[in-house]
Amino acid sequence: MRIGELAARSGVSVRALRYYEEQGLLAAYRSASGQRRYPEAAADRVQLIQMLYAAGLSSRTIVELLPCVEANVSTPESRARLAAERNRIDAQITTLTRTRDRLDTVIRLSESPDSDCMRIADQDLAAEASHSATP
Amino acid sequence: MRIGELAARSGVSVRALRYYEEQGLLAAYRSASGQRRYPEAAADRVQLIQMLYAAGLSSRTIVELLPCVEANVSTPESRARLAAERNRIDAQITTLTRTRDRLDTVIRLSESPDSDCMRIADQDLAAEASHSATP
DNA sequence: CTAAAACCTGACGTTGACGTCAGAGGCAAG
DNA sequence: CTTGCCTCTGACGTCAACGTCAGGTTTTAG
Repeated sequence: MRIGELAARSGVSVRALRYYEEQGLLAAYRSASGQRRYPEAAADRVQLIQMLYAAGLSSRTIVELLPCVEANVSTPESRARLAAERNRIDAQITTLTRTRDRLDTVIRLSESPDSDCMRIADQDLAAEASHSATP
Repeated sequence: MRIGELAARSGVSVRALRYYEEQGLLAAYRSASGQRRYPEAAADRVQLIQMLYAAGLSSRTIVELLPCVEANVSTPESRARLAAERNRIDAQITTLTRTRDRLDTVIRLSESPDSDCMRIADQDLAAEASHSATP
């Protein structure tokens, strides 16, 4: 498959695919004229790369861990990296969950038609004002 | 409190605090000589800003939503923004959870001393090779 | 009083994952 | 054969959240 088709299938740009190759994340065969050709499995690999990018991993980290995730080969160092990234992601999930819950509370208060919202708002504003009054 | 103390308390850099002010996220009073002075509540506000940054919100989005989250005041548009960001964060949690589970599987396989890991690795490598054999 | 530490503004530098543009070649259709 | 789309390399542009440096003022410790 050529680069345009892979881009369309995996939902990333052509430029991004060339960048992945440059970073050593995605190899490609070349036709006689020098054009990139990808096997079908490349689409899955691109999805995996996107998944790891979305989790906040850098190209350098991904290139180190991709063999582990794709082929389950591991060294002691790669296992340490894997565990470290797993824990980082786990911590991120925790803080994201807290943030979501906080937004949920705000949404619930602002959507409820009773006066809880306003009373709380008034309290907060009063507290702000009292701080502001003593510069 | 001065900017250095606020930075130390909230764990961000002095530069970051000045940047927050520039972006309209964090106001400060000025002493007679022009130095920034912050109330105690500023530390909480910085924590909140960090929380929202960590959730992937931009300065522009945060400046729009901070009044809602801090004082529970809301307009129809701000409520829509809140809901949109909440859903974005929720989706992010979902994909992060999937990524973490995938890494967990890899870790479990690479840590187990039996041969499951190697057999799977061999299968994957064989599959790769068969793809590679037909360029 | 003086030296160190903290603060100010202003401006340029950094980083990562691409976007975008230029100029040149490749490929199937009519 | 040429037209139109795809692809190539190479290089510069972008954007956000700061880092860093320069040159000057303010506050604090001794």
